[in-house]
Amino acid sequence: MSRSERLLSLLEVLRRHRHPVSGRRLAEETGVSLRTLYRDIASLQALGATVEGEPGVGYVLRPGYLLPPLMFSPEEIEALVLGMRWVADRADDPLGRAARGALARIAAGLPAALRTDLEDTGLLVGPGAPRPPETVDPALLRRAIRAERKLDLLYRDEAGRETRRVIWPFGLAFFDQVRVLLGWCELRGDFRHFRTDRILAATPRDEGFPKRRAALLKAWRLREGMPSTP
Amino acid sequence: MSRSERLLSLLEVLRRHRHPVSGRRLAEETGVSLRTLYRDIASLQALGATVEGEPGVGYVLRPGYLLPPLMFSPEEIEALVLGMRWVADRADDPLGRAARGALARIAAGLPAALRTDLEDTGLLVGPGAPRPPETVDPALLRRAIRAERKLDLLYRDEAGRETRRVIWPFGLAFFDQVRVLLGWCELRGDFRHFRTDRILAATPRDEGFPKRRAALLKAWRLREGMPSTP
DNA sequence: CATGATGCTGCCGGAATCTGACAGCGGTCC
DNA sequence: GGACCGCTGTCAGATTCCGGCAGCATCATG
Repeated sequence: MSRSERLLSLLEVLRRHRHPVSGRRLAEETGVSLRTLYRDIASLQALGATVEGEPGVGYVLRPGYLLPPLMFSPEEIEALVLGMRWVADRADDPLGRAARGALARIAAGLPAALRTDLEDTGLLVGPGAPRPPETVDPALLRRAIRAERKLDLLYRDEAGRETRRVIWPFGLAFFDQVRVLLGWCELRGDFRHFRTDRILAATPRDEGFPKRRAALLKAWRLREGMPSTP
Repeated sequence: MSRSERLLSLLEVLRRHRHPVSGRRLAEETGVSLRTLYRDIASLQALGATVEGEPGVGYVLRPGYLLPPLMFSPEEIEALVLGMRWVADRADDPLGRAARGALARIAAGLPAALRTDLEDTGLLVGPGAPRPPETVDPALLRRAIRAERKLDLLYRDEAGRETRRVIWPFGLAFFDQVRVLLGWCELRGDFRHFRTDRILAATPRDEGFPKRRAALLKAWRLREGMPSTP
């Protein structure tokens, strides 16, 4: 591996990590000593990369890239196609259409050889188990989450009891058989989750929630002891 | 100017020229001798850049090395993130890493507002049911499919009987709890599918199959009465 | 607050790579 | 056919790179 290849590889590694990554880890991934890694970082910085390092924390690549990203690898194409096929099969229709649209956009930008890879991918999504019917349109829920709008919910729990409540919806979790809306519940003053097949009605308010969705998600994750998303 | 800086500069010069440009011209623009310019071109090619040179004509950078700018709608971003999260969670590690890599590439090319959307998406993938352990590495199976290589399989069926067979693997189907390898079986002279958790061993041959993977997939789909993939 | 983890920089000797000049071969275009 | 062009090998000298070592500073955590 030439030095230039290594620098390029280092840039790609940095792009992939979402959290600070230690110099030692980067040195292992690029196959050099820690001292050389420091030099490589300095070289990337000299090339204009916005790499920042903090003692005790690690390195992070900030926006402001010196080079457009390199083209997808064949395996990355496979991951994209498989993922979009799953979304098209398992999510609501508008989201499924968006998945197809995204894939078409990607295909349009590919060189011929990779476009063939994309069209011919041998990774398929098999049919899932039947899912309980939903009254409320998942697209409406997704829009409320994205826009950070409070929702008026009519919910029927496991025992058949119906309740009305106002929630701050911050996430929609896809399980194999059900979808679950995650929210902060004003009625209970706590985090709650709601199976979408048990939501009888959902009306978005014009009113936004007083906390950012990302912060709620983070707090919920901490509360639930869940790892960070990739 | 370091060599890396010069290579980057050369790549930018190539991107800027719409018509073939001579080595002499490029040498002047980068401040090196013609011999060194030839070496620099070779280095860029070693880095994967699609630079082509013709005697009497000059050099041209073909599309396919760098990812072109891709613009997605917010819903398309959600579809991409959800799909990549699912792949990262449900596929084998190398494919999961590729999903993360693909998403990082897409993120790298987005304007700040859409990048924020991508990082903050409220669509999550919940944990799946436990899956029976697999002896054979799915990545090996994916590679054989992609490369259209015959596989020697040792398979144990539902009743516990072991058989050896040579197959032409053309697909890998992801169900909620199992993965299924699709192939044409030389032993049975017909299409067969194999649960990956029942594959005891799989050895790729150097030998390719006599039919294209895409054609086999199409025929299998017709046979199974399945709709075409998006 | 102490400690471990981390980033950072300089120095050194030896190894590796790079450079320009020169030589020579073959292809394209007008 | 001639001008222009890409391409490759060789060489001596110049330049850069590498890992190990030393030492300093900062951050996060128990």
